[in-house]
Amino acid sequence: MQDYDPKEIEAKWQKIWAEKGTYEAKNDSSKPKWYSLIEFPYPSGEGLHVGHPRPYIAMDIISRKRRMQGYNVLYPIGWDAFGLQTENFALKTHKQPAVITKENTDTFRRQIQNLAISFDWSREINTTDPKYYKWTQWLFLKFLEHDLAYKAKMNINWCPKDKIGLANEEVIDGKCERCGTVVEKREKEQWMLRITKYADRLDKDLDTVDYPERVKTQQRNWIGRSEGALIKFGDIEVFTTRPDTIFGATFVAVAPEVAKKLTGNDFGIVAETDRESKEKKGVDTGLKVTNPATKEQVSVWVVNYVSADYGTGAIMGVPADDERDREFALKFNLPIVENYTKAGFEDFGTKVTKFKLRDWIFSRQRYWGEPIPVIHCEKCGVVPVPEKDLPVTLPEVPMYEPTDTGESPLATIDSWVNVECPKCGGMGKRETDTMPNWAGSSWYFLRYADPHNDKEFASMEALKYWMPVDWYNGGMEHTTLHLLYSRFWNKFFFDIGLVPTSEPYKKRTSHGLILAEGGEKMSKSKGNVVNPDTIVNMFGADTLRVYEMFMGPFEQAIAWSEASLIGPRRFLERVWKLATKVSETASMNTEDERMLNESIKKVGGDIEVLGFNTAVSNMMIYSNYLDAKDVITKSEYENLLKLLAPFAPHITEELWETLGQEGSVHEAPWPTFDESKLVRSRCTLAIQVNGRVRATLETTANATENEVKAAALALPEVEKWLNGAIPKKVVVVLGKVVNIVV
RNA sequence: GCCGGGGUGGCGGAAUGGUAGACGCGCGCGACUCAAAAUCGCGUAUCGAAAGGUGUGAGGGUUCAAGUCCCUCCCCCGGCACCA
Repeated sequence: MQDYDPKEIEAKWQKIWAEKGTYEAKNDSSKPKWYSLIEFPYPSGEGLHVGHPRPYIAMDIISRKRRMQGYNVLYPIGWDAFGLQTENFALKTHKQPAVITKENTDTFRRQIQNLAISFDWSREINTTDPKYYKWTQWLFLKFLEHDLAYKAKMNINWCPKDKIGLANEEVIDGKCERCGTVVEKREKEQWMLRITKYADRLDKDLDTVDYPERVKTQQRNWIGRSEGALIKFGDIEVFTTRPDTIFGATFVAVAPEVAKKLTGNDFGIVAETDRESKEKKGVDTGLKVTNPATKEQVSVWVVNYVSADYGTGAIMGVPADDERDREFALKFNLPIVENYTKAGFEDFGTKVTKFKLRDWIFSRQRYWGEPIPVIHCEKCGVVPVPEKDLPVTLPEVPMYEPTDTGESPLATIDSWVNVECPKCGGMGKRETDTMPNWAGSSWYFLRYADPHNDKEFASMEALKYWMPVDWYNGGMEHTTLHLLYSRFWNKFFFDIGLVPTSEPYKKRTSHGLILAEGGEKMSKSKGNVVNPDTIVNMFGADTLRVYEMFMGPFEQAIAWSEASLIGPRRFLERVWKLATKVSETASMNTEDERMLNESIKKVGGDIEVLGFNTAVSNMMIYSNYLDAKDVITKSEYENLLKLLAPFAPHITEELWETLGQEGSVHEAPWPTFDESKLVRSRCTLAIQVNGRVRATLETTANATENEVKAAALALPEVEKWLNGAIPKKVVVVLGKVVNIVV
């Protein structure tokens, strides 16, 4: 037998699978469907690093196992290619973003294909392809049509470096999520999506999906449901979750914006700067209102600790019950009433539910995004671009530098901006803002069902067949962004009859990051990026795949370790050499049967719960077991290859062929186990005296409690440790342990 | 502050309340070899010459039996944060 040469066999099989279309999903199949999804990558200029494939390999294992289990599997890939990084790189290199995107996706595609992830490449999509973003724009017009998209003048977070407005979610600790620059506030007209209208259902429907608890909790926190009451203190309506404490309310506090509306004066409390400070600030407005419970006059204060955009922007101050109100009352000598009677929940107000979630700022003032497909007409106002004129394509221009004025670079291209109003035929101007890069990713999982459709964004028939996604794996960092946004889009589409399910994803899991050796995050600037090409050259793709699954628990972050790759490589070498032990004359005894059945059970079970590290470990144990024998049966080897096939697709396919098997191992049925073969014929029990292990005892598996007890007590070690004492109690756990208590 | 998730050998990590450290890396010894690499075999928590003792962040508790369950606390990671 030849030596294991991954280079040769990996190239060979990748070619064969591509030619045969082994991994292409069929829209018409009598098999049950299975839809696996990973977050499609942003094709950056840095290329793929070894962290990218971790989730791809994991979902590939699930997908390959499902195929072997008889499912018609959809496991697609595409490119989330709009975005700042490409645009900035384009500016620097004076290339068109579209050209750069083409180069980058070519690199990513080649790198991913080297790893034999069983993606259906015939369904590859790209958010920057006009054939794709035509439908992103079309879907945007649906939002507009149903009054879920609107333009509003508002204070937005502005990143002075990227020259772009940011959504609330994209601001971390007051800094731009991408570049870390401190954001500024700017007043600007922005397109908004009314995600708040879906707050209630986005929250409640989490009960209907299979997501990790931490993902649900994070989304719930972000949506921020709270049940409370609106209560009128004279002209001022306050929101409180504790209406029962109203008898203790000794003042009313309002946000500066609210004070200004009320009195035309903000009393020098500037929300922006003072809100940063944790110190309580406030000014008495001089206004008095009546506490509806106590009928007493209370003063109205402008404070820095109440937000205008939550609740009503006004609260009742209950210093006896609320820590913040207490701090404020103490500082400004306001009355504190302790031990007041509690009121009923709705005695003085009306019950109401409020959410922290804000509407989604949907405009960006940059070039490399989907143009928002509307035309502004002096006569007709905002006019949607008619469907027949979609897509509104990005003009190819040499200049698309962002501007300091906060206007999109598209605004400078007169020939593009000036158009006829589709309604009245008069002079119109195109909207020059583009969509955020969350737009294309908010619906891409729908397009995969029907990626080449040029009549619809996807046909209902295809969607009915494939949706919902059965298993979606992605990063925790998208929990309150992409994951929430795409649920919102899908729900809206469901409401208007475009998609068949209210929730897009049945099950969601998350992977941990792969860090550089030493535990730092991998980044080009730190120079610690490991390119999978290097590893594939040194060890082969199968070794890389097995290593990434074996290195640690899938959901935890873990540091890369090149030295550790040798373990998985040795394991594959061992499986390779095992082929020479297959013999017609070999047979299996009961222990061989047990090992085989147990391996099938453990590996299959571990895969389902993301226990890839223990699945690999179990296969190592089994191959070590087989290797210790002189000869093995074809059945033992065949089953080992099947279990390993989803992890190491090339080597198992090659060995499958060597073994003279029919067809592809990846189309062979997944092995099943026989529960009755799992019982051991003999077992070793730990014999404890007072809870400490003093001896072991080998018994037959069907020994009775009394037999085991007698045998244990007869052991010389036990006699020695008992030293004549009479056992008070003997606990026997059959197959496991005997504990003799004296 | 609140909500999640963690803390186990030299390292990555295993363990339905039942022999802690599976599996892998590394290391040590041996075999093969002129030699080395590769491979194979044996060993590898810790203290101790041994008998035996001690060990899963700290301290209590429940139990015949605790890494696992309960209580108090410390530390690390992630999220939210003056949200009324």
